[in-house]
Amino acid sequence: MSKQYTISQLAHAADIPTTTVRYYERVGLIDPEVRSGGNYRLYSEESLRKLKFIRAAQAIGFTLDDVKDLLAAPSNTAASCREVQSLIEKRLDEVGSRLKDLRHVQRVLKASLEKCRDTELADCCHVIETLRETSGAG
Amino acid sequence: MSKQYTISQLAHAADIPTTTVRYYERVGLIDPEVRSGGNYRLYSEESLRKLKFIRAAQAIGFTLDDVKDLLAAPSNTAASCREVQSLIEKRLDEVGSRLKDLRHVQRVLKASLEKCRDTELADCCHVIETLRETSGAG
DNA sequence: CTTGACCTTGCACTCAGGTGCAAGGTGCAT
DNA sequence: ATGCACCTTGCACCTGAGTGCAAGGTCAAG
Repeated sequence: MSKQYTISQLAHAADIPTTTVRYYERVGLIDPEVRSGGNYRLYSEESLRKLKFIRAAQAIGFTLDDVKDLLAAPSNTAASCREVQSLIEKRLDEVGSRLKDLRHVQRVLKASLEKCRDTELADCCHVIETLRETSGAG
Repeated sequence: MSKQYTISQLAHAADIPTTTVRYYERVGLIDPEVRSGGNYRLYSEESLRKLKFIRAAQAIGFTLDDVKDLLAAPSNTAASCREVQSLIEKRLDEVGSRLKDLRHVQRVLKASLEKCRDTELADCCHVIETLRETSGAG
């Protein structure tokens, strides 16, 4: 018999607003184990683990849609394993190209700033020129 | 007398939908130089340069709100120069911490994938465990 | 048996950066 | 003078991840 949580207890334990827990239910991520006599949602430890997992997965950039797939994977079947792998690979690709983009952006910004500092104060704002010329990745 | 553009000519030249040009006007980024007899928006070369600048600035991650400030900077005053500098510095900071976050995320994802590959197929999906344990930056 | 904290539902709103649509006006070629 | 492409306005809608609010129900304490 593991502990039962009301929504606010669960939310508190996961450090998340109760409204967000209901939102996650609305989009199909979690469901309460049962309802109480007075129609209150009641959750188990499992729900708490799920909630923490959701936040962890979000933290590394998965969308709630991805998370849904990750949670739906029925664990220990080869098929679901491949699915999980491919989600991770996809995310890894995204991260890789985002890193590439951001490094480019960083170079451009640094160059603009240099230009801005090197120049006479009064004329420094052709940084805007620099930006205009160095258009590129997002 | 530089060239006049209708909205679709301008949009085409900047490789942007006309609807977006109107949207930019709505949020206060650009205005047509004049209106024609039939109330058509008419733009100059200057508008085209502005539009290209907007896209370039967006490409390096400035919000349209930032862009508004960048465009509003009346060029060649020390004050506006400082403002531009500080926007660039702010953006550079953001990019820096985003890079840091993403590098962390990349490590976590790679670790998950390794774990996933090392393990028996049938059991591989405790990747989910890995994620759960390695919670961190977003 | 009332007060207050908590819960329920449903619906609308937020942000950013747009997109889509309808009803009507313009400009030019045929 | 008619067709067609283009233009005008205003308004509503989209994504993603929630937040806010109102009207009402529940539960435990005093």
